[in-house]
Amino acid sequence: MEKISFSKIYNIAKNIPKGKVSTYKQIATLAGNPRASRAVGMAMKHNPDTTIVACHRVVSSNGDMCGYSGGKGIVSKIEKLREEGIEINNGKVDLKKYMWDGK
DNA sequence: ATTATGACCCGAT
DNA sequence: AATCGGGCCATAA
Repeated sequence: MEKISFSKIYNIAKNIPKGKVSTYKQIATLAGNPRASRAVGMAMKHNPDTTIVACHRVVSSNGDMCGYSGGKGIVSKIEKLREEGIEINNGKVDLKKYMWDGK
């Protein structure tokens, strides 16, 4: 098993289509290790280019919002998601509708 | 090289 | 349903 790296995570995250969201667990799984969800979050934190990596389209597996160290943090994240056309209910995203297929 | 941390997840209570 | 605790990953210091 080859350990996953940030580059792998960024490569996947930047492939998330507009109007869709992904979860740390989902990305970790696509990266090759479903248990690296934590490392994925760290990668987003160390996100080199928010314009390339749609870190704001990444939420927790239960659809809840978490982290984000931008301007207003979570608030900015929600604003951006809404701009993408994604609905936020009680600070949570409807994964049943917006969960990224992974392709 | 080792320790500690963090934008997590899951099972148990 | 909500809360608590423990476990895993890769990286930063």
